[in-house]
This record gives sequence, structure tokens and C-alpha cells, in this order.
Amino acid sequence: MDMAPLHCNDCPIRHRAVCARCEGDELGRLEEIKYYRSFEAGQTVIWAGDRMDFVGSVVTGIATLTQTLEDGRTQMVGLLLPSDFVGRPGRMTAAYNVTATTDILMCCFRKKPFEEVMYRTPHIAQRLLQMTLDELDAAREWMLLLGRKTAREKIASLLSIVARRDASIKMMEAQGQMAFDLPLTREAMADYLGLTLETVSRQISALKRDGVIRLEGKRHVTVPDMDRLLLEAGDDSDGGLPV
Amino acid sequence: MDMAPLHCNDCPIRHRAVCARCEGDELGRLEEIKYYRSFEAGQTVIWAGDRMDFVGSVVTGIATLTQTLEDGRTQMVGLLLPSDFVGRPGRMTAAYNVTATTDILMCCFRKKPFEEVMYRTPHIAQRLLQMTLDELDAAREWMLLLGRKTAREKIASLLSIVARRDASIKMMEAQGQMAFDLPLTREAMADYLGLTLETVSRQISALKRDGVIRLEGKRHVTVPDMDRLLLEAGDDSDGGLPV
DNA sequence: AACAGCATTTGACTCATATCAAGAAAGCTC
DNA sequence: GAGCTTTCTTGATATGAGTCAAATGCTGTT
Repeated sequence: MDMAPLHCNDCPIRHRAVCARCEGDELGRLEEIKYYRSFEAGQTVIWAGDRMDFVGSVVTGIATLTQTLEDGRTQMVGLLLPSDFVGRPGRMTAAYNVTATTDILMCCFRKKPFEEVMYRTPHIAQRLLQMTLDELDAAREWMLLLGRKTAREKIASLLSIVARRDASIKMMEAQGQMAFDLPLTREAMADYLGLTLETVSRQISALKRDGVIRLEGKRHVTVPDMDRLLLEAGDDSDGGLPV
Repeated sequence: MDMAPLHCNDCPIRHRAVCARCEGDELGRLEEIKYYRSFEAGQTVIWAGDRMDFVGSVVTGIATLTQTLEDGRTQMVGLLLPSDFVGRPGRMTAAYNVTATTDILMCCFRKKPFEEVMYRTPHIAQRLLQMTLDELDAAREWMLLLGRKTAREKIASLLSIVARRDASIKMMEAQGQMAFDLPLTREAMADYLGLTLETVSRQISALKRDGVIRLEGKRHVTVPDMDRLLLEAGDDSDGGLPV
């Protein structure tokens, strides 16, 4: 089970989260009002439409934002990784379902006190603006994927994003041979990519058959040649998200 | 041809744009550094990847943000209406193509001076954060549309968004019978919805045949029953974007 | 070891949308 | 207003991804 860090200075997301630009006093104000919550894999953090009286950051683990149509069709609209921010200052109700994909630990603030601190602390609003702009860019990249890419390109894109992120955590370049774990089930991948889980499965098999990837178990992926994968993803060479 | 307002107080987007929360002094600082540019329908404002040394707001007219894959497939990722902001403080190059769909007038600021004013003026950053969060919500709504809606639902969704926006400009409720002009060609609609222009045309014909809409000319749409259109759009009842 | 419960893969078939092609309508230019 | 060009509509056909169904493989349980 995750242990909550006692002090912000020991926090693994200290320099990437909404608090990243705060120092000394400013950090102190946040530290005073923060509290931790944890959720088990599979648990729902919030339902769309529910009253939401807190905001917060993912400290460890992975969560998803999803939207659904009345008849149950669902689309993932965000993948929340450590340091990502949940909730919107100035809004009463949640706009999306937030679900824990793995066990997660969140650093939370009641909305009201957070808003007050934010208005007194430009560094928080500045950092939140920067993070929101990054999310907007990521959302627009996904719009291109959802609207115009083929199933194979969608899968290759998802794999290369996961590979890139994994590389950035390990502080390596995303090139040559790479290996990583998929943090999502086939169904979650389908919801992310706007596909059915059968199509996801078939396309992963096809990429395997064509030597673009190798699989050990269902979740561990090896990419012998990152450039080849990027080619399959169909992005132009200056490629995509810097995740 | 559009005339640029001499003073911000006469500006049609004074209370909706990035300057909305500024008064007196704050507004003065922006007024000092602003300048106007206009573009004709069809002109490209910026190409993705180009160096971008200004930011600005659309004052009148409509522009689009698009992304493209190498082979020419293109996806619209944003529709810029009056008061929408273009460009990102802190970034060197444009991330998307910006194209004028109609003649447009833009209120621009060189990026450097704007950034300096913004850091001294919390009201600007606050307003920009709010606008960016709204855009992110809109982008996520579009992700649901692109990933999970049928062609018919996509068209109905676009029509209802245009109808709603038109109503909000005219300060009316979006219900009962409504009439408005489509600001986009069939091709632009296709790029927005992740469809081909033939499919757009067919689905519009189908909605007409089924009595959901009426057409006068290619561009003028009458919706006899807004609720029926919303039903066709497939959103749940608490429905979508408040554009 | 046998079994239950999932997640995943694979197969056969269907269907929605894309593609290719032609024609009609609307807008412009001279 | 004749002759362009561009935009839009419609038809015939192809195809990629969805649907329905069954089989396989894993995980954990008793």
C-alpha cells in the first residue's frame, strides 16, 4: 500500500504537479490544506455530474477520465498519470467519470480553500495554466487520432506514447529497442482509441505478426525498432506529444 | 471590410476575450501594445511549425485550427469564433494550422510584451486559464463525438452546437424552432467530424428527408424542433457544451 | 487437480462509411 | 448571360471495423 509522504519536499511529484513553481511560504500554504486519499484499482473516484468539492493531483498510479453516451458507448478523454491534476476550480460538478485503473494515491485540497490560495498565489495559477495548455494539446493530438487514423495506426500511436512516457520516466531517449508494460486492459485501450476490444486485440496480433512488436504475457511489450513503430503510427517525423 | 475599433471600450469582444476581466489601468496596458490584423476568407493565418511571434483574439469572423497527417488526411481540432484566443504564451512555434474561414479581424499582441503584461496582471492569466479550461472541455466533448458517435449523430451534434451558439449570440433560448446559417463548407464539416464530405452531404440529406431539418440554399438551416435535433445528436439530456 | 471467472484471441459474417465516379447546382468572371 | 470553377449531391461498389459467437489461456480458490 502507498504511504503518503508527510512533507511536500519528499513528494515524488513535487516538481511536476500544480505546486511545482511554489517555494517556501507558497508551498506552506498548500501544505496546510492538503490531505491524502487513496483508491483501489477499479474504484470510481467521481461520477460525472456529481457534486465535486475537492480538487487534487495524482501522486502515484493511473486513473482515467471517461465520458459516456446514454446507451453505454464510452470514450476515454484523459489518462491521468502521476502529477496530473483532477477537477476544475470554479466548477461545482464533475464533468467526467474518474476511475482508478491501478491503486492510486491522490493529494487533495477542498475546493474552496484551494481557490482562495490560488487567487493569492500567482505561481499556482501560472502552473495550472501551463498544465491545462499541455492537456489541451494532448487532447487535440487525440482528436486527430480519433478522427483520421486507422485502427493499426491508433494502436501504434498508443504504444509509442506509452513507450515515450516510460522512457521519459527512466530518463532515456525513446529510440532503438524498448520494453515496457501496458498500463491498460484491452477494453480500456479500446475506449481510449474509439475502437472495440476485438479490433484492439486483432491489431496487436497483427503488429506482432509483422514484427513491429513482441509480447511476453499480455501486458509486457518489446519494441525492437522504435522508428518502425513511429512510422506505423503515421505521425509526421516531428512527432506528436512530448509526454 | 471590417474596421478596427479604435478603443477597447468599443470592441465587440470586450467582455468575452482574454481582456474581459481587465479594467482601467490593466486594460490600458493591453491597449498600448495591441494592433489589428485582418485576413481574407481562405487565407492561412499561420502554418503549423512556423515561428509564431504574436498571440491574439479573433474579433470578427471565423477561423479554424487543423492538424494534418503526412498523406494529407486532415482533422480540425478547433473552431475559433469571435473572442477566442490564438497562440500560446511561452511557446515558440505554432502547433496547428490556423486558417480564416470567413474574412476575419484579429486583435494581436507581440508575444514578448504580452507575456510581460500577463505576468504583471493576474486578471489576464486568470481569464486565459478559464478560457483554456473551457476549450479543454470542448475538446473532450469532441473526442466523444469523434470516437463513438455515428455519422448521423455527428452531423446532428454539429448542427445543434451551431444552433446553440447562434441562439446565445441572439440572447435567446435554444428551443422550439430555430434558423441559422452554417459557417462551414461541407468539406470543413467533414474535417471537423472525422468524415468524408460525401458522407456529410448524405447525412444532411437524410436529416432533411426525415424532417429533422429544412434547407434553403446550401447553407441556411431551419430546425423545426430543437428537441428532436438534440435527440438525434445522442447526447444525454443534460446536453453538451454551453457554447 | 479441478473448477470458476476473467481477459484475451480468433473466426465468420454484417454493416457503416469510404472510395470512385458522374452529374447538378451555385457562384464568379468576362 | 455564357462559360468557367467550385461546391454539393447522388449512385455504385469496396472495405475496414463492428458484431456475434466460440475457443483459449490465465489467476485464483477450494
